Amino acid sequence: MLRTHTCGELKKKNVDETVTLCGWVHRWRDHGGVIFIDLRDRYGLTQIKFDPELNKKTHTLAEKLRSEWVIKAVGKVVGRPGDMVNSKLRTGEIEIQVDELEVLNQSKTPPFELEEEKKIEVKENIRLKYRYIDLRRPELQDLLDLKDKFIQHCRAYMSKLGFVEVQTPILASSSPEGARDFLVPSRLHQGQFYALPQAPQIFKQLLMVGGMDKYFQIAPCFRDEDSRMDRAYGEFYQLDMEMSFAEQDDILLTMEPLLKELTKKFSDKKLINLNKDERFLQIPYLEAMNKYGTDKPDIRFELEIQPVTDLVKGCGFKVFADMATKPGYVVHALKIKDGAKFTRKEIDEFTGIANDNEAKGLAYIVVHKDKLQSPIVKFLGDKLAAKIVSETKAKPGDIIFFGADKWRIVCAALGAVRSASAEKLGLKDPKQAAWCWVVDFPMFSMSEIEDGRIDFDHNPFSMPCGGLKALEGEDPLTIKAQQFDLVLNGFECSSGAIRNHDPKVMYKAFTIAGYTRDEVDQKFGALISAFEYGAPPHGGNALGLDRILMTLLELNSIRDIYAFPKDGQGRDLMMDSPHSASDKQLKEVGIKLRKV
RNA sequence: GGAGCGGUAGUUCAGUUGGUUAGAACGCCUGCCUGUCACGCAGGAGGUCGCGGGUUCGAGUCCCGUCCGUUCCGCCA
Repeated sequence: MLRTHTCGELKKKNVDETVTLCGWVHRWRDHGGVIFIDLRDRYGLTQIKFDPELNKKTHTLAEKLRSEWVIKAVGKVVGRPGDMVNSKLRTGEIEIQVDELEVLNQSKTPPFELEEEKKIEVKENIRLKYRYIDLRRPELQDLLDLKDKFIQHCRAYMSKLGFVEVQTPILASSSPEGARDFLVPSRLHQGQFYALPQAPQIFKQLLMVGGMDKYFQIAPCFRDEDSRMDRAYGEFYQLDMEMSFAEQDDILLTMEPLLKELTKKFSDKKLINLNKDERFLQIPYLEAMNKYGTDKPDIRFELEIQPVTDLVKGCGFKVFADMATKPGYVVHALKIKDGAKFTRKEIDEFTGIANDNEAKGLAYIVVHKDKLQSPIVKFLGDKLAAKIVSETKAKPGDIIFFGADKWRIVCAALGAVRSASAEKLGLKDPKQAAWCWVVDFPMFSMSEIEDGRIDFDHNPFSMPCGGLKALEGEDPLTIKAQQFDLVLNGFECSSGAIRNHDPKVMYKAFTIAGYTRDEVDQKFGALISAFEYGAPPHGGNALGLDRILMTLLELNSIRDIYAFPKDGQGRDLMMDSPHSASDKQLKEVGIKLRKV
């Protein structure tokens, strides 16, 4: 090694040792005589000193040093006099009296400064273009280090439980996740394409058929969908797992201890809302929708929604009365504790949020000590208004919001208002981690696009509760799937299921969703024919590792935990990808570009 | 594909009602300075105000178009 120590480790006890440090010039302070340089590497900063009286030649060379030059310095560790100790630096007790200096490499002036003290937030696309410089920032280095430990923890945990990590193909065929595929043209079979896997779903189920009863993988997943703040473009990683002969609770029981460990080890959040037996809460889908207005509820705070449909039947407020009697329509109330302090402007904002979710309005009652303030009380009548206040257990100082529309719209609108209110009231405590499972998803739902058509609600590969009997006998819309989502503070972190491993049940389920046998064979043939050769019952789930880490660390961009993320438009300006292909490359894969 | 916000020095930003030579901070360059640690002091360089068109005596500023970035919706577990 060119160095004997790193820039983060030297202390008083090292005084008088001769050491060699390597690193980047972080800052330099030239006093005409003595020159101080903060030398930086991944481990910290160490002040090195050039004294013209002690070594003229080295001092002269040091005068030329500039930001981000890479140097090697040999010298003696000297203690700093008492008032010169820098308590902000881990190595602040000492400095290096440099005797030999070697410039290992020069640097152009960097396009942006690396000093976080200056609080200049450089635009992300500029940072991404020069990611190799950006990565020199301690925050990013620490995040990469942390992510490594996070993944190691997951691996060790799964491995200890007897799960085997198996790499599934990257060059695969289209899988049924429902996102847009990345296609890779085949050279040997021109006109045909591989698809990058959106998830190893099919392969892991085939591993179960193959008898590998406990599988996991830190699996790359590829989806060609637009990015979001919590969704990187193109690729992301899951802790994917699947096990045979397992029931739903076996999977939950496998994951929960890991999630608790990850929370404790990688965040400063306190686990809340655990059951008495330390298990995560399991919230049925319908309850989640009705109480929290979403299938990914943030249960760090109460603010529960409740139905008032029956209460307002035949009432004087026409909108409520109409909605309360139409089938499929409901009236729900959301009581916000201490919500009376919302200003008119804030209430208008909430109305806007409700409108964004297709609600036509957002009625409200503000509960004061001696009166109710509301644009609708005059229609409801004092008696009914008082009844609603008592039913919702609203106290003076609270506000009650109402949603009246189709069930799905009311849930979404009030759910969004609930979340925004919690934000305003400061109820989203960053020091809390509220994990929960959402269970009992419906197997089918009415298609939104085509009235009367029945569609899979979530994932066609889940085992319906009740199996073939249920599919043959019950109203499809009431059949539940053995499917579960994992939610942390309102972020969906995983989804899993007990899979449908029975070809007969599979064909029947697809028939209900309007697929012909041929269509099923064509799309999912490999899986179904495998199931015909003794598929064991199995199930599993996949954790979105990046999103969990982002939520645990309260990061505001998921891109910070990738070394080389794409920008918002799916580009890599540093590597200049995507990029056009040469004529030769295109010819080899048999692709002719149309001239635009 | 749609909506909001934005694009001015290397970086982060300011720029009034349209009005002289477009500013600040940091960075960069030169000189001075022997104890600083976000060193200090003096001086300097650095701009196609995203691009194109229009209105005007005059446009960073107003209008139209266009490109790019970003957040959200659509999309995506």
